[in-house]
Amino acid sequence: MPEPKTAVATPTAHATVCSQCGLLETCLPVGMHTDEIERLDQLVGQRRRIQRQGHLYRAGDPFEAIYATRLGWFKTAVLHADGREQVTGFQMTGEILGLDGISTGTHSCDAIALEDSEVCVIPYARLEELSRALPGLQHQFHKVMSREIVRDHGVMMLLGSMRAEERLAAFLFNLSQRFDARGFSANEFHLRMTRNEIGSYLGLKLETVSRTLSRFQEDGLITVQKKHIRIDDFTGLRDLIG
Amino acid sequence: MPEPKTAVATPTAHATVCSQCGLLETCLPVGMHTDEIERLDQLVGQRRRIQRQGHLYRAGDPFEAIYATRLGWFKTAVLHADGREQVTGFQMTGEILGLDGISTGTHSCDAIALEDSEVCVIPYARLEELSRALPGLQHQFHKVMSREIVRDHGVMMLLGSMRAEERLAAFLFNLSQRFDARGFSANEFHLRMTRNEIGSYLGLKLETVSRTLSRFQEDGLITVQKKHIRIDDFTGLRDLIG
DNA sequence: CGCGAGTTTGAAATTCTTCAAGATCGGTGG
DNA sequence: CCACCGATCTTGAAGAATTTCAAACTCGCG
Repeated sequence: MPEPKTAVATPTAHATVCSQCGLLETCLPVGMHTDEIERLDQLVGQRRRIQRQGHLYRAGDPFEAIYATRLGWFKTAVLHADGREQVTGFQMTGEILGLDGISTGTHSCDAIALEDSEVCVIPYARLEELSRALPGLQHQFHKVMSREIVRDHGVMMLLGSMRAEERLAAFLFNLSQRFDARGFSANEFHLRMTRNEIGSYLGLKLETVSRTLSRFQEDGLITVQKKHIRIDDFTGLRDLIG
Repeated sequence: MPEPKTAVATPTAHATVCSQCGLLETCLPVGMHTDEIERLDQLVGQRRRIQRQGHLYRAGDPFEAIYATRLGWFKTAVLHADGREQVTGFQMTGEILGLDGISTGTHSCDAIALEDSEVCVIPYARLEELSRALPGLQHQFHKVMSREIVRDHGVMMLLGSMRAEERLAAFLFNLSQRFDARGFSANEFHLRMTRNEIGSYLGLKLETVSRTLSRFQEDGLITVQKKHIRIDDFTGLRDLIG
């Protein structure tokens, strides 16, 4: 192992800096200047690991930090008074969690790990402070929030105007693009979420998700084996979205 | 008229400053210190009037500013490739428009006035600059963006997990609260949007909106006269939401 | 080996949409 | 001033998409 084994006060300190991180192109620092990125190293407080099914935060928790997913998968979900759950997003490597908390100082949704995961903790007070000094960071952070708003509008389009087939095709397409952007296969991937979670996100029942995936397979668009998906006919899937 | 009639370079200049605005409690400056608010006066570039059915901006327009609704109503809508429209929000006095544009530098939705309206134009570059100097403004702006994200999650809950009745009850309830917060009647108000626009927002067809309103009326929950709504049984309506 | 969580599939039930026909309203031009 | 027009809204009946209920299957794990 070429890594230095020197014992340090914080065992993972050598990696809890943005300038050393492999996610520079995907995460918050996208597009910042190198000299700015070095100053970013003050930003990340620590890493935090969350086991599968563990909560990163819960609705009602005081808001103190946002989180950059370093590794793994999360879902965010809001809980209705009567117990109904609505999944509002699935977050993968390089994606930011916790922005909902800024509004009231209290988180308004749950963030739950879909598999063993790790996040960088970005204390919010420090982010505000540092982004007053680093215009590049300030702008990048605003872009991240705005992108979340635009994404949410896309989900509204899905939920409000599209049929089950279209929703699921768009969902698979979106996953494919996000894997692709991270250098993973765009054609073949593993779903980290259950049919029920997909259904909640897409406003469908799990049976409808299952049936629709089966239909896609019959039509030769994809191959499904439980959670393993292979996209066989990209344009066919694309055409479904309209 | 007690207003000074002195001709000035910018005719409305005396009013295009936040410190003189009646919306201090509702708009971007909420909660800021008075000394900060005075410095805010540099922020608002100008006012802009938009006629009913006019566009404040369109998807594809370059992003230069965000807008604070001073007066009137807007809808924002995303357009799908095949022409389907999804209304993503209705904005009233004191609410901010245009945040979608920060993400890519290009607006991703249309903003259309539902009646003759007026906005304060807040050049985005100036906002970023000023919010580096004014932590209160910085934080307030972040809260506005975060609130939009939280609102969007609420809409996802509506669209993904609630039935037509629940969606419409929640919609009316939400309008009522927003009127109330601005000192208008919470029980009686005028809808600025058509049944079709309500339907698009709620993921329903206009006929379903119409039928559901009629049912509410039969059940004694509300009185409908075209676009005029009176809420007769607040708790009854509240109970529908669950 | 068997349990439980997750999934698939079928058939019936429900909700919402579609299609269709009038009704109503506000504004315009004669 | 009034008739008329287009846009919007209401209501009914039939149809379609999705959900609900039910049963059986698969797989990983203790």
